[in-house]
Amino acid sequence: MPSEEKFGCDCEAIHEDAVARVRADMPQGADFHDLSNLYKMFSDYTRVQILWALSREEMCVCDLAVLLDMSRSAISHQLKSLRLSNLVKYDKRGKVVYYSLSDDHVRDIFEKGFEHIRE
Amino acid sequence: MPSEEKFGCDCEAIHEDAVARVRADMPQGADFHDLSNLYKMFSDYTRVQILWALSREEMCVCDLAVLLDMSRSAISHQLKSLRLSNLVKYDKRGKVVYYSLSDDHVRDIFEKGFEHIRE
DNA sequence: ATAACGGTTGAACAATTGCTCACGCGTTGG
DNA sequence: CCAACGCGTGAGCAATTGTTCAACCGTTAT
Repeated sequence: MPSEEKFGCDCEAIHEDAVARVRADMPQGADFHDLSNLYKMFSDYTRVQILWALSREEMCVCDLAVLLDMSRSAISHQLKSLRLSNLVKYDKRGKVVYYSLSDDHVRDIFEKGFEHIRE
Repeated sequence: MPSEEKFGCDCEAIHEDAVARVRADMPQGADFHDLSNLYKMFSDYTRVQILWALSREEMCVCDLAVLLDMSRSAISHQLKSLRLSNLVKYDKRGKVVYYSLSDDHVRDIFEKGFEHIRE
């Protein structure tokens, strides 16, 4: 049998040429994985507020908890995600841990996002 | 009773001034809601690939199913989300429904995202 | 030393998500 | 008319997510 491919899909392409062109320029799967993980950090109401706040001032967990009217634990859990995604960095000074953005890309991403939602 | 506030948080702000400054400039809650919903569309591996593909060529459900090696149903479900978020538009021609991006903001957002993941 | 405080952590739980499956709808071609 | 096809949809289900709760760890002050 010449062509025994396995199809996760349940049909054939209607425009093979278009599919071929797009596939040729398609980034690696790993890139899409990284990209979706990046935007996942912006996809939650709490996290996006944390990121925005940190784009204005460095803040500790308590400050963020008061600002967003949430528990320290909830904030801390979210900050851990943001830390693992390398979006925020922390600086422990005494008892207090100061969080801030780890680079300026976050501000750019906010800008594009706000541009879009106010058509 | 003069100050009877309800605290969802379980502590007091360590830097009241910083919290006050950030709160003063803070966008509406609805804006953060819209923003997180926008980025939620980019936060899934499948959807982000669909959006990228549509940023290159208009495509129908079958094309996307073949390109991403997924079922037509799965693609159709995700396209519905993207449609409800006004990120893609569709054009029915005969039996075939052609999907494309509804505006150019999506391309800008991709650009910023890729900038970030390749440090 | 001991207590208070800022912060982290893991388990548990409800809510949400993304897919499959089966079916139904509209259009087209025989 | 009727079968095939492209597509949409709802129910169901497993996996993931975001929060609470109850601990615990380090640092500081008494």
